[in-house]
Amino acid sequence: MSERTTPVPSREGLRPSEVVASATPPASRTDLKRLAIIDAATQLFIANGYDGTSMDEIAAAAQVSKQTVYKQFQDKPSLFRDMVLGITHRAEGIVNTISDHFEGIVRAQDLEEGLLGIARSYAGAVLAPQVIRLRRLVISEADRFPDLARAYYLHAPGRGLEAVADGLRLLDRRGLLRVEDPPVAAAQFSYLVLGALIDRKLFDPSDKISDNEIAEHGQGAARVFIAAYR
Amino acid sequence: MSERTTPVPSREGLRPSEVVASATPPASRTDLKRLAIIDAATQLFIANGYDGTSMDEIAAAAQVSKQTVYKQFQDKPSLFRDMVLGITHRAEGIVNTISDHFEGIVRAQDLEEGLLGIARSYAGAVLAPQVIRLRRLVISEADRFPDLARAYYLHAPGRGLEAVADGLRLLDRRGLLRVEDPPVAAAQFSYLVLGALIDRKLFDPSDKISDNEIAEHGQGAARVFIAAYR
Amino acid sequence: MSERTTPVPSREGLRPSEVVASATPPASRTDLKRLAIIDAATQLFIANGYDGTSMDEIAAAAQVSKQTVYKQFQDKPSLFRDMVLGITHRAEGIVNTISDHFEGIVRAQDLEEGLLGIARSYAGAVLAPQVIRLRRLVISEADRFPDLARAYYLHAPGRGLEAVADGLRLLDRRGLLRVEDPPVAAAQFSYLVLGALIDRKLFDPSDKISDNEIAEHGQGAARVFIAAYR
Amino acid sequence: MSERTTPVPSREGLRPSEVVASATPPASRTDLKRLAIIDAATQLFIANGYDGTSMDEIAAAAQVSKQTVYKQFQDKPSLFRDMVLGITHRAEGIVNTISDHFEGIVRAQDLEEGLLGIARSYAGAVLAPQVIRLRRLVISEADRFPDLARAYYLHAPGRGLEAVADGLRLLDRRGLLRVEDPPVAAAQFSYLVLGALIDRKLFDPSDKISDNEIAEHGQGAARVFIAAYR
DNA sequence: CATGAATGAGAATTCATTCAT
DNA sequence: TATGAATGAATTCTCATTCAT
Repeated sequence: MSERTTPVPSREGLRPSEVVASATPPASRTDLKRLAIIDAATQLFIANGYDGTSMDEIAAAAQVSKQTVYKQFQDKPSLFRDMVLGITHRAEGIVNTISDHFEGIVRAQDLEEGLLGIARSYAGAVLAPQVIRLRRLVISEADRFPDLARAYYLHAPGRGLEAVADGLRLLDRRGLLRVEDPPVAAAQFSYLVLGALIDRKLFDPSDKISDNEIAEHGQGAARVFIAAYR
Repeated sequence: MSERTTPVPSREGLRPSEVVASATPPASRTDLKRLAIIDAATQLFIANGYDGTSMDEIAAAAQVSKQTVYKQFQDKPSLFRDMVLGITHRAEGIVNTISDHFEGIVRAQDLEEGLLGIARSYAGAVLAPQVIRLRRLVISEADRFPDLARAYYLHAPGRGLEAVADGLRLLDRRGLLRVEDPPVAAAQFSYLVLGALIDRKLFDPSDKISDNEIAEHGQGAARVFIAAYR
Repeated sequence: MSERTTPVPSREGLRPSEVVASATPPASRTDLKRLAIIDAATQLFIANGYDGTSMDEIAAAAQVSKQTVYKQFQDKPSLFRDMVLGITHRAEGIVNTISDHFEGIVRAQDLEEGLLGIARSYAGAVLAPQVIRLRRLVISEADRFPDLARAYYLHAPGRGLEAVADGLRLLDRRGLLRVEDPPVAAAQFSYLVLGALIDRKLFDPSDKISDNEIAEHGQGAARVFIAAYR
Repeated sequence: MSERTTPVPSREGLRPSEVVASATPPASRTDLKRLAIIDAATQLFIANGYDGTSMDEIAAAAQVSKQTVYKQFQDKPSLFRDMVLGITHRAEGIVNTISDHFEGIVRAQDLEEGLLGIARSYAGAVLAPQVIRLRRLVISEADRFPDLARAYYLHAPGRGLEAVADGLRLLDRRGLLRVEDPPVAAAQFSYLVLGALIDRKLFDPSDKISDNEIAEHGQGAARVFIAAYR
């Protein structure tokens, strides 16, 4: 087995600002305030939900006056939207990780071990507390913000599924698996690995899922999947 | 193929009161009011969420004074809890349907067709609009009502998983499949069938999933599952 | 000259509630509160304008909780609308007075004196402080409440003009005047009498117009009108 | 009939700045900003009323910082006052037009036609949308700015009445009419022509008054007036 | 001198819950 | 026992005006 068979996701905690900040070299005073607001909003919305978070709290947490919040963001829905989309658009970390994994499989030719590695990274990224909370938040507000929920679904779970489908296509081409419909197979693999665990954490915020459990789930999923797709 | 290979789920719409009413033989005036309140609360909470529903609205919808609501239920959380638990405890419909299905498999000896039938019934029950809305509601309030979310998880998805596990145990005993760890296999089967679809409806309330799609998902799931468990 | 040549308008001060109250014999507690709110709203809106009056002030002035206000009236615009329409629909006082006057003219056969009497009553009614303030209020909010302004225009100035037109028709039939187009002539007479005075009071709330001035205006108007219409 | 019997009013749209600008020969940068502010304030106040216009909006519309606004004008009332008075002092257009008309009558010796021409010009000027809106605005704020309302009344309607009175005096001297009290007769003529129409537009901003209607009103007014004053 | 932020308050509206009647 | 009113606070948003930079 070569090195780099199990790369780790680059970031999971979703500390929001730094990334954006690093993308705007000058970072004027106004921009800094904007970031502080988005930061505060991120933490509060994710922790307390949409209705559970007041604009007053956000302004206080950002150490900014309420007026400044309203100058930067038209209203509460806008702020919420901007915050969710901001995070969502940076959810590409796992995608690269997954791609790397599949390339590792091709190099190392160890299918079961490789799929298990993918399962581990995948689960680690998706089950991270903040990520689950964000998922729950977006689901909670799917009625009020349907566009947002759709955008999130496409960018976050969607991109992951695409990455897996791409990987399976690769394995199919290399003769390691026989996958006729990669998107379908990708969904099967993903939910085999994650379905039960996501649900558990969605319903029970305090449920700590051990690495061991993740590994077992991954192993089971990998075996089933390999059995089905040679 | 014998009759009763594809039994239908007995109820999906979750019309709340009648069931409870049938459980209380006398049904005094007070009880009727209580039912009316629970009924109204069910519809409103599921439609508009916890914060989106006011006690005023519930009282009005139940054609009852607010004081009556507060006489029957200590406060808003209590009412919410009672309502969710009330529905949850009656989610057994699918369980019986699933059991029937597995017995049908044993009789008909047609594994793929049988598992497909289970997938259909299962999906029909779980993806019913009201059921998905309830799931979203419970997930949304998992932070505020952790006990409730746990109870729901155990009674609704949990009972379904148990029923599948029992069924798989039966198939294993009859030699139709080789299932070493029925609970794990049940989860794998369930999320293979439902995972992607639940997520889609969770994120997009307007997403109408056709019977065709359900059938395809079920077929794929059945094949993968059979391949893995012989 | 007979008696009853110069009847006085029955009411000008527009004390709002009593009238309505007298129309609702039972007057439940709720109704009384509603009246108190309308009363307070009438005075405050007329005194301070729409934006200048807060719902808090209205509730306080009505000795009622804010909730009660919002239970009786959907929102501030509704309350404003109800109050204006309520007053408007009771502006019929002048109409009867004017009709009586015209009948008096027919009986007394003194045209100039009769028209002067009409002018006096008319001016007295229209220039009453509260009436002018209401007119100013409705004009001020004509952009925000166009329907209301139209309704007011039709019911208040409109009904007055109709009454005058009817009276002129009568005089024409009796051969006292030759009026081919009564509505046009009515408008001419009305604005001859009132135009300048209304404008003065509209622009200068403190302008006290003496009975003498009104009489002079009326006399001038009557003479011009008689000269034009024989 | 000679030329110049029906001169047109020189300006109705009240495009604010240019005029003022032309009155300040140097036009420093500061002056230009002041003009931009007055311009913006004029449009916004007239469109949205006093309370409906915020200093923020004015600064934004004038492309100036809020501090600049406050450097040029003490506060919102001051700005409002300056703006209204600025416009008011330039309302002389109609005055000259009216004078010209009366001179035309003397030349052409056609009284009815001449008075009709005056009525047309007069109505055209006074009923112009912006003029009516300004009138409504000033009336609306008569309680808050009584001095302003008085000043406006003296300069705008007042100057018009004076011009008419002067004209009638001229006609009296030339023996075309017998007018004993020119101010009174001027008011009678003016409100005969304009009263009903102003009221209509005051109450219904959307009411479009056709040239035809204006002409009819003018004709009726001219006939009544001539009949009364020979 | 001019920009963005801050202040401090006030508006409309809604809510859960508790008194009186 | 049940109804309408009251309470008292919270929330979103806006405003006029004034500091700092």
